[in-house]
Amino acid sequence: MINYNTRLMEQRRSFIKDLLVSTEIDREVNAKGWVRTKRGNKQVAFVALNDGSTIHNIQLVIDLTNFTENQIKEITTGASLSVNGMLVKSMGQGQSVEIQAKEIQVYGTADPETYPLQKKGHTLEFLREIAHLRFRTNTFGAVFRIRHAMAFAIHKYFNDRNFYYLHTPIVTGSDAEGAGEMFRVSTLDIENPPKTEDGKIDFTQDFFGKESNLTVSGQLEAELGATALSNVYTFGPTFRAENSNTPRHLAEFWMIEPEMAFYDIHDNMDLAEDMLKYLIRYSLENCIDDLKFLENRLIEEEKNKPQNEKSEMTLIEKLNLILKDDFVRLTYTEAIEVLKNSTPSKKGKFQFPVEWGIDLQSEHERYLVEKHFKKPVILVDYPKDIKAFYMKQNDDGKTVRAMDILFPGIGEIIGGSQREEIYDKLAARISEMGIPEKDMWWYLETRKYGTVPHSGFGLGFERLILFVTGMANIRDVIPFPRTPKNAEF
RNA sequence: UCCUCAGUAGCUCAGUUGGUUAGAGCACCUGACUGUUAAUCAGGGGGUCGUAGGUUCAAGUCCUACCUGGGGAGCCA
Repeated sequence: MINYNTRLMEQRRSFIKDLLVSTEIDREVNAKGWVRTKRGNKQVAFVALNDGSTIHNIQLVIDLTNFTENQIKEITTGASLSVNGMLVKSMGQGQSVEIQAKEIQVYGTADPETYPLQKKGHTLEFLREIAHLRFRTNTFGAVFRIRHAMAFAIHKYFNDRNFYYLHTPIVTGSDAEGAGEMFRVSTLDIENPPKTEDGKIDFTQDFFGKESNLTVSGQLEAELGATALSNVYTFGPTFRAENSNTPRHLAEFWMIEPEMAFYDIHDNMDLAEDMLKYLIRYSLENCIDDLKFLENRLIEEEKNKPQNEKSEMTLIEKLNLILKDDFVRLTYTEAIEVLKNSTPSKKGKFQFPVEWGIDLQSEHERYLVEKHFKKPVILVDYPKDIKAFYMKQNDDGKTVRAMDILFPGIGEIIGGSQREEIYDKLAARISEMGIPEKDMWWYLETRKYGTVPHSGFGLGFERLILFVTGMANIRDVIPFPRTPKNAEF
């Protein structure tokens, strides 16, 4: 039973973030958190305590004469505790304030023989195998605080601009999104599924009465919302059953998909560029301690690399550069010309030759962004044959109003388009591409009744976090990555 | 899915042309030290060499398959 009187008497818990910048010193405080390190001698012990509120630790100074040997023994790396003590100006170097401990309650010990986190650095690959504990490291603390800040900033950005957050379904009965392989959702007995007369699986007996899958995109449903609410956005999990094994792909990832009525492709690009800059500026203004930590981490990591593999800029310089200039905007056709006239193309250095009509390979995108323009690039007006059915057809009959935003080191961070709003053109494209019209009747009806020009795009949330944090592998910017052959935790 | 590299102590790695009892640093434990900053110093414990086969008098080392991880490619956000 909880003793409420005692609880009221307790010193109120302060977050370490606030204690470290507190100007009110020489007062009793309480802090709770997890021990990062302990050091010291027979007389005094120093404990670095972290509670996740900041990358920084607060130092507890423990006069050993005031505590029993057993109490001190329990305080090891990883242990959780509550401390009451005086917040004082630090006598040592390296921190301005510290807590002179009076009372310590250890909530949970962490056996040093088996606790996997050490004081010294671990590889990211190792930490991925202990994803349940990696939050307790400086790096992942920083990454997930930034991830939160970016999610919050996205909602703020849209809310401040008259966008409505629309919850599009996670289970979909439509197979027409065409954005990749899907995960089936079913309650049928997989050992012994019901069959139709011609021997196929009888999905009419399944939970939803039809084949259903996890969503690969909320876009089509977002378009329905935009044709009444004007501006909407989705922000939710997205699932692709592709066998992709790269540092840039996940089977379960988060995507932001704004959809805007009365926006043409240029309005769309303006919004996308403004939003990316807003988010990066937000991170610089709100997460600078974490960014500085990650920046130093990268500098340390690169010390062992040969000169030609070192980055020209630090993380924060890289983020500031994005804010400085307009993104380069050029058409696919112009990009093909740039690539054809490039040195690697003339010397036959590209593995895939450049020709109008090809889908740009990552070597081409990297050349444009990292070598030629050295800043983010927005490509527009792609050949219609390499893009999705719903994209607005240009008058030339060859291209569609698609746009991709390419970022240095990341590749495609945003893909979007103006949508085809003319019923006949859209219907023609649907049948040309062999998409069953019976699945698309609801989508087509928005073009039948009160159709409007509209646009939207998809922003890969984890790719944004990769860029902002400077992390190299997408599995390190989502708490529990879902990838082929891995659904641990 | 394809190409490529790797898997040896809790972690990061070394281990020679196949050859005696498989090493180091860090971590951990014990001890020393009156304010440390990834504290320092001395000592100690700790191994199914990814798994399964094979070659050989002898395999951490060579061969085959598989598993796991990294990098690159494709698919895309």
